[in-house]
Amino acid sequence: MSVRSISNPAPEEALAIARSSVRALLVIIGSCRVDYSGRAKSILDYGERLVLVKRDGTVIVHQEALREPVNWMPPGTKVKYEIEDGMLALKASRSEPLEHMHIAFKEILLISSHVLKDSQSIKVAGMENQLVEEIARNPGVIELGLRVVERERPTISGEIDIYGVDKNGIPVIIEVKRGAPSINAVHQLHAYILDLKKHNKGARVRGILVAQKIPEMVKTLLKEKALEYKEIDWQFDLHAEGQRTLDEFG
Amino acid sequence: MSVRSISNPAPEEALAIARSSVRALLVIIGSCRVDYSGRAKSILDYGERLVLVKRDGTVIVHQEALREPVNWMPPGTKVKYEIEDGMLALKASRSEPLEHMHIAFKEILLISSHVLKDSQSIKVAGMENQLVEEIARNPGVIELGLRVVERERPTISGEIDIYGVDKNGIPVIIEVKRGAPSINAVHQLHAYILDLKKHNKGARVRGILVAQKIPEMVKTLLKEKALEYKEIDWQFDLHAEGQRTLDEFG
DNA sequence: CCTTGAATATCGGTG
DNA sequence: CACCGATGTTCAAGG
Repeated sequence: MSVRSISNPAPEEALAIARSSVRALLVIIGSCRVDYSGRAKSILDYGERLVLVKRDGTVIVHQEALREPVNWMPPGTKVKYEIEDGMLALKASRSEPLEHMHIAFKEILLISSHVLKDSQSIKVAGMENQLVEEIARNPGVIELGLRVVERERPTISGEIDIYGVDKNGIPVIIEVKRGAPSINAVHQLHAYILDLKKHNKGARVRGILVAQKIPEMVKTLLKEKALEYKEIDWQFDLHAEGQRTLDEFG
Repeated sequence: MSVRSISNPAPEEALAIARSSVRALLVIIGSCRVDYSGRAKSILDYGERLVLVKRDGTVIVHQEALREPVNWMPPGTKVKYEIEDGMLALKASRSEPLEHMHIAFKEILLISSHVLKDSQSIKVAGMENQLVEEIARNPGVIELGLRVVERERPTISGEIDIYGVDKNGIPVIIEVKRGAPSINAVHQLHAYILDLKKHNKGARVRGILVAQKIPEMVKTLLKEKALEYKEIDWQFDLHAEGQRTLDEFG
């Protein structure tokens, strides 16, 4: 049976549905206690929550607020169901790393199993990678005469988003951040510069931090390290260029 | 009414339940299309998914696999329901940043609303903060003769996990990472060192990166920057010390 | 309000 | 499999 829902089931009824929920999405709403042990260790005493078990073994426990689950097990987890002390118990475990989760349901308000028919995958526009591509296609948005030489150029200190040459032939390293960069982004950029300078025996190398909006503190640190920045409003790219990209998906 | 579930409801029935689901958890399973626009832009064409609306305005859309929702709106979102083209439509919006989500339900398999009674909050042990405390209690796990002077010491570049002095009186900065640190952690540690050196007029300062396992590339960069590292297996602390911590919660 | 950094982060891409 | 970096990261803590 591909769909089955029961309100206020007896533990044995719930067990039957849970065990027959293969390659399906199982939803249980009820009062439960959750114990987790593995990368960390946690205890969540009895209270009413929503528990999801996905067909890939993912287990997710949600409380009544926040986007993040209060407890979970990642994809690839093995899930079993049993009756313990007259209660439905969910036992989830996984190796590498070794971790276990145990959920005991004191009361079940709803249990429901569904085989989901879904062949679609999401299409997203406006992520950093696309912004880097946009700059590579049109370096003029950063600076007149800029030529992009390489993307994701590896160095000992990490990958350089964009490596290019300005109109005077001076190397330019560009670090792109989608949102508001923190001081760390400056350290990152600075490390790239130092690497390249060491490699090029101290030749001049420019560094530009590109982001939508750069906090004042970050600008100060950039100036201190003789680095540059360029604020770009991606709004246009998201709605115009990004729009076109989304249309292409369709 | 605090609990209400209907399988295969008509759009108007679903609308009634959705609109009356105040300060409750609303669960909708069905074929839907999701459009998002805000920090990025996304399209997810029709397919069967689970949609959660929490009492704090959080909206979560789950497909049949993975721990992460395919689409979502954060806490504080305003959610409205309407009938559009004979379909139930969920409209979610939020300002700062401005973003919108639109979900159209072509078919609804299950709709269910629950007011969750949950007064418990989770207790977790084994996180970085506790690892730092463990080192502070027992600095010998890092190095013989090490004395911990300060924790979470602020600098212009951020907070130092542990500031101490070694057996020769030389200042030691310790950066603790729970898992496998990336090159970024080295940049962070290096920045702290530079700050302290500038403050102390170039006096010698040691930097130690402490983690469970340090990747080879990270070790290379550490060596290049004349920084040190110490690998520690937390397993013991997690299962013995962490156990005690959890018992204290109870 | 902003900034900072952890997270049981998760996840995809690359070598 | 290890490693790296983005995420519409989310979230809590501190100034």
